[in-house]
Amino acid sequence: MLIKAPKGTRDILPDEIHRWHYVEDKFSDICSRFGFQEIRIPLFEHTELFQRGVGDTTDIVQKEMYTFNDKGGRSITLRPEGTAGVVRSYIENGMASWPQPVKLFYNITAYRYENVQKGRYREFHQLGVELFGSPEADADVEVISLLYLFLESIGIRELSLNLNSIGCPSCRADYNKTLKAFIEPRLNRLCEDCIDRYQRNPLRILDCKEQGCINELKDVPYLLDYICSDCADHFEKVKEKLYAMGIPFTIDKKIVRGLDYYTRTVFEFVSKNIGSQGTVCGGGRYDGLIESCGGSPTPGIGFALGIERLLLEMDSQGIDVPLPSSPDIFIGVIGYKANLFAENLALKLRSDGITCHKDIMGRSVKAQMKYANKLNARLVVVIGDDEVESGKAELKDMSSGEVRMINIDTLLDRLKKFKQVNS
RNA sequence: GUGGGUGUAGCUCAGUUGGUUAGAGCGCCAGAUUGUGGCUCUGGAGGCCGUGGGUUCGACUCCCACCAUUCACCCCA
Repeated sequence: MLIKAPKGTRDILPDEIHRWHYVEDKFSDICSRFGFQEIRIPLFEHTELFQRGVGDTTDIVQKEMYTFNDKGGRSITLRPEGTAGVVRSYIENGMASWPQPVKLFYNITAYRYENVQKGRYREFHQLGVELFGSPEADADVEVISLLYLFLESIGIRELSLNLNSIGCPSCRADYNKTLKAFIEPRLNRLCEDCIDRYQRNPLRILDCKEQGCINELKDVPYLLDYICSDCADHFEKVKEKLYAMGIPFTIDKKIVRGLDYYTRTVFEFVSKNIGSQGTVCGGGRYDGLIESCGGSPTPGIGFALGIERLLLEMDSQGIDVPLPSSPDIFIGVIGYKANLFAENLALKLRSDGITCHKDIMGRSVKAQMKYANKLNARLVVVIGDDEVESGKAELKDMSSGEVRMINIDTLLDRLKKFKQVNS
């Protein structure tokens, strides 16, 4: 085989697709219960959207985007995340004049040019929600509780919700000064990356993993301790409400999030079991984003959840997903005339909602039975000339091996009853 | 972009100090008296031993490069 799937992409094969459907269906179901509606957005957008939306200083924009010029000379980029596209759609479709708040969810692929490792691919899948129009802590709580209920409903345990507030632009500007003043005397002892961050985005120095930097920053002032009273109030409310709802969380003052658009509440669901890429879900408030993308000032909050990572976590917790149901019946065939008859019969059954397989390989009866067994068919009927002639056939229950003679006319009714009893 | 591990059948892996037609299990296909599965047995298909170069009389085996894959750094879902 010469052509393989590109690095960082992979096929989701039939034997695991039910796990994906399970997660996606649950998510869509929970979102609907919260009054969120699905939106589908383009796979690619104008590059500028992500530059402005995600932020010029982020790694995503600086080195991870799949960007190309189309034949009309436009710079196009494969979406590296979902929020920017949804925000663009919000503005472009005038959702500001819809009944507020606007609550959307999505199920998308996203693309980032990074080196692959466990839980990280170049094409990956995200489930996410965005809630526009409400600056209230209630909105934060609604989004977080949606996430919580979703994870709970698929059986996730022991996943910790980490919470932080990174304030608004004004308190962040103040804090940046404090932070820089603290770091400046230690700057030459920090790693190269941090020295670079010091200029571009000093906040990010906080989550540096270098042991040397961690030591130097032991007594660093945290943004959470410096946010303005409005932001602090807001955060207090969020915590209070989560507490009152019995949703467990821990405060992690180091969460800063790698995307520029976040303000105030930021949160992550992190796992220790799935390798070093443990962030299963990340999100937060982005009150300045719509405006910076050209809309009128509108608060927003959302999260994105990596499906691959969620599935890894489900594996590690031993959560099993219901298997897809087996075929109701396999129709075996002997001879040309019987085959025609069986094809008609199969079509009739299928049009009535029966899951039906029929031999299309021209195999021996024995081989057909083996195949029916591998398919895990629940019932088998074999049609030959005798059966066409008499209108009667043997119906075999594959789990018990029991056989009974039936009129073929009654097959549909029997199958319907059998399904009711056995489902 | 950087560092480590690994590349032999569809999958999981053996392969002796370099030596003739490269193996196993699972899976796939066919058969075990003529129209009935699971167990068992028999047979079959399927490998440029990741690619290219080098050392050697001789390379799956040793050396180099490249590619792929995987884990990790960075960053993120």
